[in-house]
Amino acid sequence: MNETWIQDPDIAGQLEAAATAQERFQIMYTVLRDRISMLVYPPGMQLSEEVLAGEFGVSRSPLRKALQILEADGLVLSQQGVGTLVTDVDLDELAQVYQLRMELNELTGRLSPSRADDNLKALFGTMRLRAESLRAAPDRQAFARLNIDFFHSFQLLTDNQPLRDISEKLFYRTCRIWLTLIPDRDLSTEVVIFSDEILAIADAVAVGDMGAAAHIRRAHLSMGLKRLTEMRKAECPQAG
Amino acid sequence: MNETWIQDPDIAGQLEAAATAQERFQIMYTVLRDRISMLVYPPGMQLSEEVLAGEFGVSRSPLRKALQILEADGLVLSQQGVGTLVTDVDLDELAQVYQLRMELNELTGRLSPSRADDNLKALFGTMRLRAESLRAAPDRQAFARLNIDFFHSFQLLTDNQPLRDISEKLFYRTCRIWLTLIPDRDLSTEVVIFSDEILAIADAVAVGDMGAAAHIRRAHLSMGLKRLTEMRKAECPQAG
DNA sequence: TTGTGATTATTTGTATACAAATATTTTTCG
DNA sequence: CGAAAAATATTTGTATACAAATAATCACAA
Repeated sequence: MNETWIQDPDIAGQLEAAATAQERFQIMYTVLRDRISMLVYPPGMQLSEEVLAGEFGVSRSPLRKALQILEADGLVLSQQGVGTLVTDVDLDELAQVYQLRMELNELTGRLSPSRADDNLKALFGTMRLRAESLRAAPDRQAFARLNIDFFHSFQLLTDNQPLRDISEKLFYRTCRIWLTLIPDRDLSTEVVIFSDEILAIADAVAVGDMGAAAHIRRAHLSMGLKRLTEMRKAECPQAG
Repeated sequence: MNETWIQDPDIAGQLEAAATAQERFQIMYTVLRDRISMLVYPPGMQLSEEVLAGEFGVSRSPLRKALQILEADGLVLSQQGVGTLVTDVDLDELAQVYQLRMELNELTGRLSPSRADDNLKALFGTMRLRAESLRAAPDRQAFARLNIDFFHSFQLLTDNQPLRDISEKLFYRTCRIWLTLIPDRDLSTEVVIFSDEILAIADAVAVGDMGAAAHIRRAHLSMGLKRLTEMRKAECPQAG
């Protein structure tokens, strides 16, 4: 687990600097969720409370709160005497989540769409640059990172807070499936598809058409699910 | 807090009988959520960890897990040195949640609708009877209880589990608003409206038309939000 | 009387020791 | 040697003491 210290040099320092318990919780929760999503902790991996508490410079008590919320999110599963294991994403769950996300994304364009102010347009401009950069040099980690960051940008297209909260839970529940399933030989193909999606949505946001952005996103989610299903079949043909 | 012991004579016994930690958590979480929803713990009330742990016959540690999940659900708010307070439902949040629930209920009829088997029809038959019974003798507690139970019955109309999970979180986030806002003089009116909704939806389920059931539900949610908004205005006219 | 500062009490947050459950290893017996 | 059983180790769950933050109280002076 030493690599993670190198990637994130000083979580313990951040935690010490945090003023309130809520801030400390937020840091630990976010860091752990990010590591799970980026496959630093791949599905099936055991997360030791003692080791994590040691790395974060806290006792097991506050760390356990973060793990318990992650368990409620469906990202880990704790069992007495066994351990806390990162969950796997099965195909049925994936399909149901994606079906729901498709519908929710349509709502993003319809329910309380946010105004396309300059900040928002600038943000999507940055996304566009990152997409082009990734396209020029495909990379698994950068792909996953952009996937997460673009999701959060997209979230800003609605002002309906419950919708944002729910969309976020659903997104993190399955987003690591891409890193899990994409074979190296298909990476550049997927990067091209994804960057095209970002460019198209950035165009829609640039002209202030949130509904169009949402429909583009929905279409890509639909096609993405289809491709993921194919990848899964290719990986273990017996699973039907 | 002695009244609650009388209502639920032996939570401690149930907890002792539970085999696993997960079962114990589920019991505590469900009991607390139900008490908040039924206004046994009204908004603003302080929940003492020590008192609750004493009532449940456990230490603060496992109790805190239940409270922490309830905090993630938005039903309570814990603050060091202050206490754990039951949250209030404000009007903006209510409107956003209801908007979202309206759309989700439409999905209930469209996404993986469940088959109308005999068990389901029997369940909605029971709901019909309870609605008629409530109509004959309007009562606040019975109204709130039927509201909760009917919600759970309605959940069975879809097989999409993530949709169920999300709908449940949203429902419990605001359902106590009815008990909070309905003045006694309007109770019988609301009971009639609600029982009409149940009868109509039960009819739709009886003929196996889940889509129709969902649309009826959606329409009633929309009208319900409108009435709640009026009640709120009537209660504190200055709030605009 | 009133306001202000100090003190005390109350409550959640954290650390830690121990219990309970499971997994692993070792032993024992056929 | 193999299998079953016992012992050991590991890990999360629980209880509890203490720390930190806030609220409430009290004393005292203007």
